[in-house]
Amino acid sequence: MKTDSYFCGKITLTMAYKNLNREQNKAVEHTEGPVLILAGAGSGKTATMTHRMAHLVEMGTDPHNILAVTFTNKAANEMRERVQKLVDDTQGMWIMTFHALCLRMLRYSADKIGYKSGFTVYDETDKKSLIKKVYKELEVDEKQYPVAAAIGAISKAKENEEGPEQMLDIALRRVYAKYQELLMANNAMDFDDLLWNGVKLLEQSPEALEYYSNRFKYIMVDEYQDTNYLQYKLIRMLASRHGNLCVVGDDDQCIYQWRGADIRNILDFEHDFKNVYTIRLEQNYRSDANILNLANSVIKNNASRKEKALWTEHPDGEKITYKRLENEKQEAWYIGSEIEAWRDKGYKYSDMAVLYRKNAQSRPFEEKFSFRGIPYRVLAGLRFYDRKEIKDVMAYLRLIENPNDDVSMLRIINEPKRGIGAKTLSAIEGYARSYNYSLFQALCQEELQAVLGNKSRDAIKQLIEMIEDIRAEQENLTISAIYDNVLRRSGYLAALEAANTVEADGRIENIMEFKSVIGEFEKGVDDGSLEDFMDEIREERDAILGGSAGTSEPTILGTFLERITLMSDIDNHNADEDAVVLMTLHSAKGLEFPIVFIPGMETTVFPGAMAFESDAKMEEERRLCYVGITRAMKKLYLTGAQMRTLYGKTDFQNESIFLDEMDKQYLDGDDTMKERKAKSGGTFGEGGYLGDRFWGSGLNGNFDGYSGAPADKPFGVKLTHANYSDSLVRSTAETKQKIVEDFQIGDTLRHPKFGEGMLIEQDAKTMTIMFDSVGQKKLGKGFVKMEKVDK
DNA sequence: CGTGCCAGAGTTTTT
DNA sequence: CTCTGGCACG
Repeated sequence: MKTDSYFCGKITLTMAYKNLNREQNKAVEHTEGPVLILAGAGSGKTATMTHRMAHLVEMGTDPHNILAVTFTNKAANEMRERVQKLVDDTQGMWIMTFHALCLRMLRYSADKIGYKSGFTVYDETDKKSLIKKVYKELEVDEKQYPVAAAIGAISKAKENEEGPEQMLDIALRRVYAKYQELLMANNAMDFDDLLWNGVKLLEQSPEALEYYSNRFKYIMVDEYQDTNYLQYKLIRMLASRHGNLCVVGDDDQCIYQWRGADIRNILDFEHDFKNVYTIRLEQNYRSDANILNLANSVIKNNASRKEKALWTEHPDGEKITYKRLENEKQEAWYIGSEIEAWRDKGYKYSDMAVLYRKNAQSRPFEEKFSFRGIPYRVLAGLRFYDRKEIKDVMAYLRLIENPNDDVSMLRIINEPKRGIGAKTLSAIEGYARSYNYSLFQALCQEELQAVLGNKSRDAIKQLIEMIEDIRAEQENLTISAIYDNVLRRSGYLAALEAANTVEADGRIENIMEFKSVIGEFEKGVDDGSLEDFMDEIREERDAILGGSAGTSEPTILGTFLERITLMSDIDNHNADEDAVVLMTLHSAKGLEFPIVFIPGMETTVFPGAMAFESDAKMEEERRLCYVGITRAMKKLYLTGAQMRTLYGKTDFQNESIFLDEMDKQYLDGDDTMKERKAKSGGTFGEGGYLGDRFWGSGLNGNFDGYSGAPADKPFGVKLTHANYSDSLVRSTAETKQKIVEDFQIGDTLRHPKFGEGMLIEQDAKTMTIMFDSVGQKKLGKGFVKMEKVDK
């Protein structure tokens, strides 16, 4: 048995039950009261949850009374799809993320907590620009108080329901207060506000609490180990009426403590709720035994965890391959060749994934994969929606929905160029501030327009006219029509076309792609599902607000923006596309792949340097390692680089301490440092000559020929010998040059354009190559990147 | 007012 | 290395 991905179409539940094991069945059938499902990695968690939801419906529960909460849109989408395969009627069932849940609850009840409906949600970029604005207004020095630190502190405060007045640092208190003031003035919320305001709504509006707690007879929470205080509180309140709360999680997979996740929520669940029914799912259906055992050997190094024993009936399978390559480029090249080898054996590209610690690691893979013609897809947090041009056109759409959104106005007021520079802008802002107007309101005033120059006045009149016109016509326009209007009347598209650069062309392409996103959304308008959805929203709104004055109609544009704001690239991951997936270990949670590569197995990369700050951080990092390993079904690769160039600096890398912790009987490939040390009987982990200098890395850090490893330095501390960095820079420079020039007659080389060819002649400056595709060519050295093809 | 150049800083992970 | 901010010039 496995997950229900084996099922084709809808089948009867009795049949489906046969595919669940005893424990899973218990979880499905125990529907009343609080239930805790401790589900190990690959234990069929989603199958259990979806069957449970289907079971509820089969037993006569109205789908309308079921709520399932996840952390990512991706998880929500998958869950929805799988439930729909099991039961016909899912209409009205809420399957969404915490943030989407709050957004939905607040959409038309925001005035209960002091907001206006039709508020805007600010993402991280908007947040940053607003904080920068605050800094300017309050004349706070960015160097003294880094913006990132302020953002982090405010976020942390909000997660704990702390307002500005509770901040100890005075500067921070002022920044936070002003930031919040501006958010309110812009009628905007950030991601943290979304959760906090969701909780506030339930606390401050008896009608809302009544409606939702009554409505949701059955609540399920996925990845419960990653809930933070606010999320916990929210769920508690929603479940307060019926008490049928089923949470699913695994303390070993808690990887979001840095974001406020409180592992105690799952560890203390049995104390928080009365008469909890606990089920443990410990049979792993995903990985072959070697992989699972390796994972267990790592995670057992964590002191604070619930003891558990995951087991599998799968065979041992392939051993895990460990490879230590010279640098990150070779690492990417090596993984590329392994990918091709597996592909030759009949695996699809989409069966394979490269999971790294941080997004910055993706570069070399992108380069080498495209060079080799390996189709790949990078799934970074927000890529498409983070692009400048997409944010720009979104800002226009947001302004149409909410003209008082100053952040959006600032974004596009001079985009395309309207001749509104710093001076004009500060005049406008000053005017707006003195009358307490939003920028849009200010711009509409003739008094202000009168003092502006002719050119900027005309431009501004055109801009506000456009916004007002479209707003007035909004009811009769589709989003596509609004979008076309904006692109044309704003001059945005024309400006890009006029630029006529490669970059501008790329932007135009993205703008067109965004149009297809709109088109996709509008399919829901055509088939009526969107109208059903809007009816639901109205019903909800009326139940809470009782049709009171000031209620506004949901708009299609608002609904579209709402959906887009919380969506990221990862959610668009199309499993049908045959491409290798590249993403962070964090994003990979909940996914599985037959073949997994985890590069960067180096201390300071994975675990990252900051993991050494505390045991708690190191344990979280170790859980992340556990999550990564357990993504693999058939084959796992762990790779690392001896030298890594990051942000323009090349450094020697120590092997990941996690490799030390792994049980070597499951590993194959290169020896780990510990093994090498044992074999040599010496104290050097590894070492060698690079240029004219000896270097090495031992258990206590890096050293070169002039100094031994300092015994007092802990892991992760780079040795700073006076000569060390010099020798390093010089040596790597020499190595690089060698790579460019050190081709031999007879070598097969690959040219990015001409493909493969054999080097038949060379002198100091040129190479003559016989290409398979274009025949003989004489090329200057150092102009085009050539790579040697290993035969 | 817009552009282009230079110096300096920053990098974990996500909704 | 790549993005940002500040500054000088056209």
